[in-house]
Amino acid sequence: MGRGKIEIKRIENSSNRQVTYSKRRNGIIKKAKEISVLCDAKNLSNELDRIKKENENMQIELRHLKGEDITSLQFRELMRIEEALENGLTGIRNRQASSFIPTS
Amino acid sequence: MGRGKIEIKRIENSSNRQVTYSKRRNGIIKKAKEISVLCDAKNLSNELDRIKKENENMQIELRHLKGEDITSLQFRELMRIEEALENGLTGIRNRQASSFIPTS
DNA sequence: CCTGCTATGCTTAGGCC
DNA sequence: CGGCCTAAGCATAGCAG
Repeated sequence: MGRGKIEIKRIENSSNRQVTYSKRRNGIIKKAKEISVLCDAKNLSNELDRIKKENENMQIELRHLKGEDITSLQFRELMRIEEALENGLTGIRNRQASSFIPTS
Repeated sequence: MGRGKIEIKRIENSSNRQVTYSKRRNGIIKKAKEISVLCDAKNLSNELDRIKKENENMQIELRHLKGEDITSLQFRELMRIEEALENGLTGIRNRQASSFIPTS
């Protein structure tokens, strides 16, 4: 490509590396958009965004269940979380209790 | 490209669409591998795998906290979850209580 | 850091196995 | 589906601003 062929190995010069990165990254993104239109595919980048968003939501939910970052929550939200926690505890305790059923 | 230019819009013929998909997909993967080597980047696909894994782990944790899929858990694991739930409840109830502090 | 240029050479549509 | 082939068309390395 370009003015000459290059070997595929780490580019040591950091500014060249950065320039190549941003040029090639744009190229890849363009191709990804094209394939998503041409082939009706969900395209790597959209999927990445979707999964990242899902990830973020689960992190928030986990923190809430652990009692973190809850200062800004509304009362209804707190009630919902409390109920989820109580249900979880009930499930866990039933499971623990069943572990103790004598085998004879 | 190829024998002629094509417009970037959904390819209606499904077998052509599939062929173009697999050819272009390989091209994108090759480029992604190249950029990851050239620029020491984590490459889209590795990041996707990492995030998917993280996602999966959080889903399991959330289900456990909700008391689901716990039949196969060891006792120590159940204890850990119970403790997390109790801590969460304490946090939530403190927060709820503080909502009721009279303002005068 | 970007943008634009341009010579090279890589990618790929369409055909055919 | 995957491979091979070829001609068009694209992407891009190396510079310059």
